[in-house]
Amino acid sequence: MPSFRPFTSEELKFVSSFKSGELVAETGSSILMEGAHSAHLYTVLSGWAFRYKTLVDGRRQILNYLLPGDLVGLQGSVIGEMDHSVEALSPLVLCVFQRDRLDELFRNHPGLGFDVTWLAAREERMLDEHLLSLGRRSALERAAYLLSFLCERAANVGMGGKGTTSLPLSQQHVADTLGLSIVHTNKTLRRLGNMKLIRWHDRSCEVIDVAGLREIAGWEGAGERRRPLI
Amino acid sequence: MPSFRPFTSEELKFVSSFKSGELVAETGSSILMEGAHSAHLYTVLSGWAFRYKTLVDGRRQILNYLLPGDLVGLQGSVIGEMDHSVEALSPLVLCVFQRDRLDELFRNHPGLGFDVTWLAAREERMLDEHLLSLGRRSALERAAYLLSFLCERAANVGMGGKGTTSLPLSQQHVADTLGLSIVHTNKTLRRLGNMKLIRWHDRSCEVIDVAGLREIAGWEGAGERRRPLI
DNA sequence: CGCCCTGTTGATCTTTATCAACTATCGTGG
DNA sequence: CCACGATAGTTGATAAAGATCAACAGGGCG
Repeated sequence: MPSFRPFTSEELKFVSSFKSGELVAETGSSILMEGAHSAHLYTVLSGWAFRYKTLVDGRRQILNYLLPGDLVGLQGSVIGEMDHSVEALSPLVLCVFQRDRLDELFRNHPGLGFDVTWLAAREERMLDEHLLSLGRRSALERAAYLLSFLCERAANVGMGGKGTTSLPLSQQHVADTLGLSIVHTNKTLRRLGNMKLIRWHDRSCEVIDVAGLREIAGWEGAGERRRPLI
Repeated sequence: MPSFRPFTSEELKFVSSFKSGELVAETGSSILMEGAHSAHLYTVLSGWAFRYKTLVDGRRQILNYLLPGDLVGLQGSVIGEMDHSVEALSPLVLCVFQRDRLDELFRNHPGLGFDVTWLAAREERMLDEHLLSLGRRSALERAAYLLSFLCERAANVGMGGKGTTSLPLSQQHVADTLGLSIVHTNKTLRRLGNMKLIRWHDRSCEVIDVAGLREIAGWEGAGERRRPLI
């Protein structure tokens, strides 16, 4: 069952009519907030963002990152209410879909409906791996996993540099993803730096040796090649 | 957009033709293994199970629990390979679907296709909350969250007792879900026991005060009422 | 200039892991 | 019948990982 296939002309026609506009957001701006009803459905056209949840006292957990091609707001569109927030990590361009036509998509374009499910299953896999990381990997392993994971994702959408890749993150983002304090995160990243696997610049991480990171993490990569793009 | 609706007679006819049999499993038996290709697609008819991943050195992380009505093996069916394993927590009955007819489901029964996506989005929500738990809650909060979470899920499928609910888990399962050592898990559960919120029996947890657990966890519950059942 | 944000580092405290020893229960084979 | 090992749970002592506190450096920007 191939996950990536060329769109039929019918599908292309529908997809372009399905779009209702574009949304441009600056670094740090909120795209969607937890609890919002009638959330829109988007895809990322360019840029980086992340999804997160917070506890009442302010502790924040980053759940996953959003890169070009990713759906944003599917939970809200399907279930009716967002239970997480989304924020831009870089200048971001989103394609806005008409949420109330999602049932039309399933009705008239089953291939696209399948693609949406495929994307949801893919998100589930990433969350599974993140859970394994938070639950059972050490701080160093977690950091190595996260950075190699983001590197692979960037490479999959053509955002990897030749040789090294730059990730637009602050150490606070890394800490909130790994479930660590910011101080300990700093010391852990420093260790990776001392091993010549990464170099930290202001609000960005240059990954020098992805294979080295993967080895520390004990992670083989998701090995994703082809995927549907809505 | 209602998430639960009566099936049309067409859908009912398809769903029953879609089934290819039942699978009965004993407590502790493996249903699906990581890496399996051409995995089947199932739903749980009765009993409890859990999904998990392991690192090469054996560290195990439980990702989520499976109760009646849950889909099993969707990732494998949609993407083509399982990346986690599934094991029965109690005597378990599964309904086996014909995986190769999944595209037919999307093509001819868009409402059912939407329901599958709805279930995937729901799984995503649960994983989001688990991530928040592992990343940002303390051991006591995590344990309280897990037990109240399982209690709510049991109640949603009519498996809650009147007053108290019994969860068929060992402390090892709890430890592997919370990302804690078994010794620390034991001490943490003991604290919940001393607060009269739970009572631990042999390989099962009796939840006495769900509201108390939720308060400790700082969790309001998923508040799920209606859902599609395939 | 001064302030805020990001990153850095050392000292100390807390949480959680590890180690070890012990109890109770259950099923199996002698 | 008992001895045996295997599985679950319990508890205290100690070690390690990570959190918290505090102080400081550099850059950007009002």
